[in-house]
Amino acid sequence: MGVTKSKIFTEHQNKLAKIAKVLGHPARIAILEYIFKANTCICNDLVDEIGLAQATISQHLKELKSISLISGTIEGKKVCYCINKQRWDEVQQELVNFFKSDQDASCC
Amino acid sequence: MGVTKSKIFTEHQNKLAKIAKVLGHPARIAILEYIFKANTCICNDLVDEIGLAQATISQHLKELKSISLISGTIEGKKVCYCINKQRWDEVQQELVNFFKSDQDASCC
DNA sequence: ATTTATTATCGTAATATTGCAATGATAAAA
DNA sequence: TTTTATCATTGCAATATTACGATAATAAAT
Repeated sequence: MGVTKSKIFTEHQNKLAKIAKVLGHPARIAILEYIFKANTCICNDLVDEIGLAQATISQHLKELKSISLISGTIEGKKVCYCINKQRWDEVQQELVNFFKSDQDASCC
Repeated sequence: MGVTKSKIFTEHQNKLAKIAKVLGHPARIAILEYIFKANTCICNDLVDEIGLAQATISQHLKELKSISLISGTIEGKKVCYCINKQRWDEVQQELVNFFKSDQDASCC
């Protein structure tokens, strides 16, 4: 089908999966790394840096905005993208919590 | 196209994205949570617990095995799945490293 | 040997994702 | 006003993902 049965999962499971899904493309990892390094950038910087078409980069930026990991501020004819630090930390915490455990992990 | 241009990204970007992609489905989050809680389980446990068809669960398990997050040991006619703790910690570290930073994140 | 239990794989249908060219939309510059 | 720069959106083609029924494959149980 290609359609995820979201209803049978908890809200938290869906939220966490959504975050991971957005991070699940190398272009979006590259975009985040670049913005982090540069602190701020415009769409065309990423087009030059990464080597995908402008439309494609724009789509990836939209995905990243959909989980509020980045935000874009209109500055004249440019849009200035930057990391949403608060959300960034929040997402990191979500992931850490998922992996955290005091289990033995005694295997079979 | 629907095909990712892996060649234009670094190996690390591709690896990280692959991990995130595998985590990017609520069924796989649910599977990991269940195995973690139960410490160990068989495929049918997950079918009962999650409510997807056996074929579907089997496919998700395959994805999780593809990044070595879990491993399956044949025990008679059952297959005993458990978390690969070493890999688990490794993956956690990868993600933490990605999010770690001492940037100001001064925005525009 | 036959049945039963468990899991993997194959085939298929529905939907989603990726990527890009073309086109809009907007604001600055000429 | 026209041009230029920047970015978003639309439409499309190619490919990937999700889900499941049907079918193997294997080993235990009868």
